[in-house]
Amino acid sequence: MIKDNRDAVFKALGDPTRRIILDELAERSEMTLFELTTRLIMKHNLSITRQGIAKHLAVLEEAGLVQSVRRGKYRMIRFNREPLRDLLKGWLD
Amino acid sequence: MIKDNRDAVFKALGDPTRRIILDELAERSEMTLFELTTRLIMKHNLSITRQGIAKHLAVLEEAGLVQSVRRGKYRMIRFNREPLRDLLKGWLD
DNA sequence: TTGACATGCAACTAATAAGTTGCATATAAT
DNA sequence: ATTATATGCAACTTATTAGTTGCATGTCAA
Repeated sequence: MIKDNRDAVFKALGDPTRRIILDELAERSEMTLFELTTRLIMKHNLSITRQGIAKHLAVLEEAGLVQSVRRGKYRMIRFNREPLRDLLKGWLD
Repeated sequence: MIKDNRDAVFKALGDPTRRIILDELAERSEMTLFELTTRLIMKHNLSITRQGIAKHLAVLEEAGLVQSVRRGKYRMIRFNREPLRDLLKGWLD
């Protein structure tokens, strides 16, 4: 059974940096924290540290929007769309 | 042409009190600020002042999620679902 | 026109959240 | 083993925002 924490999901989506992270994750199946960090800084011109991004990831993971596993030296991160499925139900349709 | 301020929309949805406001507005076609205030306080047990709610409404209106007109003594408020339509496009479907 | 009612505006406080710095730990490669 | 690489953790600072108080404005009814 899946915990429905709409609150955490909406909060997570409220930050623009986190939405860019999801945009990036939406493009490839999985990515390391390091890869993601360089992409955000280089491609999106964000001025943020790796630790800053790690905190955003913690928020996204808490909301269930991101899942991650440690693979050797790397932390592999992937987008979980499930919490988004019926998010706007009750207001739309 | 409609301005697409996803940023303001996501921010607006990030607060639980504002989501309750939308829930209430979703139930009837329009409501006065006064009506809304009493509903939030009585029905939802929120401890918040009228001014606090007015500020939330300003945020929602900025995001285009709410529209309001002054009718005589009252301010009539209604839910505008339009900004929600394709909000999750790019991530879902 | 006077009083009651509904709302608007602005300054302030308090809570939350974004982002940083500094250091520790774990794995890979040489 | 030792070094470089990738990440984890915690305390701190700063920015943002929720919420309040106090007063002003506008409208309706008597």
